[in-house]
Amino acid sequence: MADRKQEILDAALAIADERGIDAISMRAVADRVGLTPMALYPHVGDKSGLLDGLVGRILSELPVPDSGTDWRDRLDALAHAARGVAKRHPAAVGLLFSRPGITPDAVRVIDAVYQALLDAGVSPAQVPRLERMFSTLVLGYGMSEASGRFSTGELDPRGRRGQLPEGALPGHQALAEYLDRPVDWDAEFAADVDDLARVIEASSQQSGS
Amino acid sequence: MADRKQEILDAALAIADERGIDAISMRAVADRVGLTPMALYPHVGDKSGLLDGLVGRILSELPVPDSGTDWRDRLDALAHAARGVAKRHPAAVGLLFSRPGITPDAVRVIDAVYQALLDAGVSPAQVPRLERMFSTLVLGYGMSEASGRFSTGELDPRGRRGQLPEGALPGHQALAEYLDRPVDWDAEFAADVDDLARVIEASSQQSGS
DNA sequence: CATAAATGATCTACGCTGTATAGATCTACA
DNA sequence: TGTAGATCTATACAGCGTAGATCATTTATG
Repeated sequence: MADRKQEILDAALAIADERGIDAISMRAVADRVGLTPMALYPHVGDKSGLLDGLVGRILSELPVPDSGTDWRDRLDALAHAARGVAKRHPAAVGLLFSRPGITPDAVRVIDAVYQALLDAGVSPAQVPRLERMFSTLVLGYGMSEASGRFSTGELDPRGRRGQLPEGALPGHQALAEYLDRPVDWDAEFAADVDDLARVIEASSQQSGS
Repeated sequence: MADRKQEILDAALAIADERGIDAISMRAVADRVGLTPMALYPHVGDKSGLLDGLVGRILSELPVPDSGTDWRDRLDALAHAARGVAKRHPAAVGLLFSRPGITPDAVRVIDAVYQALLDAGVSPAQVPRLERMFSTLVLGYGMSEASGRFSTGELDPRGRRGQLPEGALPGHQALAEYLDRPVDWDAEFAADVDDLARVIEASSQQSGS
């Protein structure tokens, strides 16, 4: 029973990786597992249940860092692992944003962040907010990168500027030289996590002993 | 022609607001406008084009702040306006994350953030990254709040903890008292924007004259 | 051991979906 | 009046999620 469910979720994830999230249909998943569509229902409930299960399946790829190491290293590891998951399953990360993190898998990850923040000396009252801020940014970055929000589509920066009348975009104009450069997304992500760590440190000094 | 397109996008947004994003079907939109489904195609291309148009329609609700005011006030205004849009159209914000911001409407908003960051004294090389960080967090927060990631579903914090064996969640256990409290989401959002502003200030001092 | 209950899988069918294709109906201008 | 272009309609098709009924096989119970 549980094996079958895992088999089904693996099939769904494989389909999403290969042909996008919209290619996940009960028929397609069933075909891949070698069953009829209706045979999936006892295992996953319905399609929504299948997608919920997929969220768990994805989150289970996140290694929970050893709580003996430095809090900063743990947050780094979590952040980069999350981004890795997003890169590995770009079509499926969107699900993480639309379904509440209440499955055991999600709670496990959240708890790891709680512990890291507590170990960093953040006041308990601030921990839940900073956890949400941290995971929102990390998840949002991974998703933006994976699902196209950061990409330019067909238009390069120059083309984008051309859509509007001359002088309508002073910001873009002033930054033209930098906007045309290719972006080092690894470095940008690391810098974001760095900034976030500084926010956490500031918050812990403020409330520190 | 352009009027019809606006009419179509308004209808689509109204349907999303009333019955969720999945209720946007070519037939439902056409019905609401008083046309047959196929009549939409010359105006929006196809369904994907309709959703792209919807992104523009949503972004156009964001007021671009007067560039004469303080940069901090401008970012605040943008952030809160974006969250307002997310609250007004909770079912539709998800689209903002999955489609690249290359429409004139999106570029206009991005430019406003660029200007605010430049006026804050951020070094031009850092402006694009901080814009992405800012909008990722603001958008991610609005979307998480609107689409249920921050909500607990049916399980209250106590119930969530119960899913795993005793002692498996030391973080949750240590924070129990705070996790049971209701959250003031307005205050949390303001605190996040505050932290972000501090990141920006730090970045501008570092590169300042 | 016999029987009942539960589980897993199947088949059929219904009302939905996006959209290709073809044809109808206007308006404007020569 | 004739024609070109824009706009909308009608029909049709393949694929979707899943309700409902049925059946086989395994598991639990008297």
